[in-house]
Amino acid sequence: MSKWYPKNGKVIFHVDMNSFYASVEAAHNPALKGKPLAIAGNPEERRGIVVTSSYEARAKGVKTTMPLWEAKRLCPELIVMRPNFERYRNASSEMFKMLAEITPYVQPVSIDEGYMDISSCESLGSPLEIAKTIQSRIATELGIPCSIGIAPNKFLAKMASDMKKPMGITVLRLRDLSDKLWPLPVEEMYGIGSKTAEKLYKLDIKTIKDLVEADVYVLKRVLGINGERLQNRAKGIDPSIVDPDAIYDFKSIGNSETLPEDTVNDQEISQLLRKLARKVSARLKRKKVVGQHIQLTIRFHDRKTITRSKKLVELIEEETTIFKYALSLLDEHWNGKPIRLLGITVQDLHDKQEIVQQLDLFTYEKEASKEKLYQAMEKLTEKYGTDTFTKMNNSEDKTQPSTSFQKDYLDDYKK
DNA sequence: TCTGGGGTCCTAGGACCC
DNA sequence: TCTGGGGTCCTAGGACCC
Repeated sequence: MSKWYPKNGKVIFHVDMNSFYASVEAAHNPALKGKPLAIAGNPEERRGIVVTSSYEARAKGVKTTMPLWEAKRLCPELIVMRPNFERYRNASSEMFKMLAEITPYVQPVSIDEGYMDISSCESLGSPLEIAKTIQSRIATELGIPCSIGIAPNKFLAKMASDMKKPMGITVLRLRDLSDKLWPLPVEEMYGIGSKTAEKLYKLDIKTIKDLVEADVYVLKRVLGINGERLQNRAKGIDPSIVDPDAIYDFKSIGNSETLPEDTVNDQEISQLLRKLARKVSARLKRKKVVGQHIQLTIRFHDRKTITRSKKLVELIEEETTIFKYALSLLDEHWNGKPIRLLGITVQDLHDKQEIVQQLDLFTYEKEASKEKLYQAMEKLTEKYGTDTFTKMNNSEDKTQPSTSFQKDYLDDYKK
């Protein structure tokens, strides 16, 4: 038993790629190395904001979400590139492959960061040795710097990886908290954004230490259940586990886009809506899921954003269906003011495979209800026209689907 | 004459049911 | 001629993260 691994407790890594998009570009084109580089949206349009920038650019004050014109003002020699997501996805999957060689307990959280539970990796060496190996492999084989946090849980590992960048390795043990974590201002804590920080400051809670010492009832009153959780994390308590399957049960799929200019033009609006419906539909199909809830997002001229959603009686995946529902939400709720952005999100996702199983003939027959029948009728009517509907209405027992009806319905899902 | 696009989780009120 | 309390579902909005 190595002295590096606790008998009770875990060893968790948080691996965080530094300045990821910019690093990938520099690895791909070495001429960019050491230069101030920003990855940004289309500079011709207002989407021109900085997505990521190299450390050289950051040194000049360039920050993420900064409009491009401002970044250029701060750093005139800034090199600007459009994002190349395919390149980033490839680099990301290479990186996660390396992590998976160490342990199957890897949880990707985003394209450029993930957690690992290396509690049972004693045979591979000390945590520090493993971290160094990972870091140098990613640096030499992919040309990308990363920072690694080592701690007894996910929250502390996340905080640790942030403490030394780029190419840092930070160990954060419970006994280190008073020196390394608690002196930090609360707004640097993962999970505390500007709104929460503001509320905490009003309570005179300015550092993480203040948060640890605060009255939990006061925190709960001001922040709800989150108040207690934040305090626990500040104390070094985080029961969440490294879950390699977490990425597979996504809960929504959506696309949104800012228009080139604010508009009230029906043509442009419906064109964008169709484009979004097409994208969402393609992604649903690629992931082999169907959804039962649709949400429309409208951002207005003043950036005020509303969402309007509807739970549906049918499962959706087709572009035309998604478009239809999105358009009806728009018709119902748009006040006619100039629109800046539109978004369509499909929620309440179900695995298509499981739906097919649920619709297994036997189950279907046993559970057939009028409501289900009507849903199915609607679906068929939409697909094949009113003929089907008539056929149904003429059937003897309206609560029981005819055999041919069942077959049509199931075929529809099985294809 | 600023602020993209992809998500997750939580809260809160009203409807509805028992 | 009065009206509790718990639970779930639906919808809208907000906070936060990368």
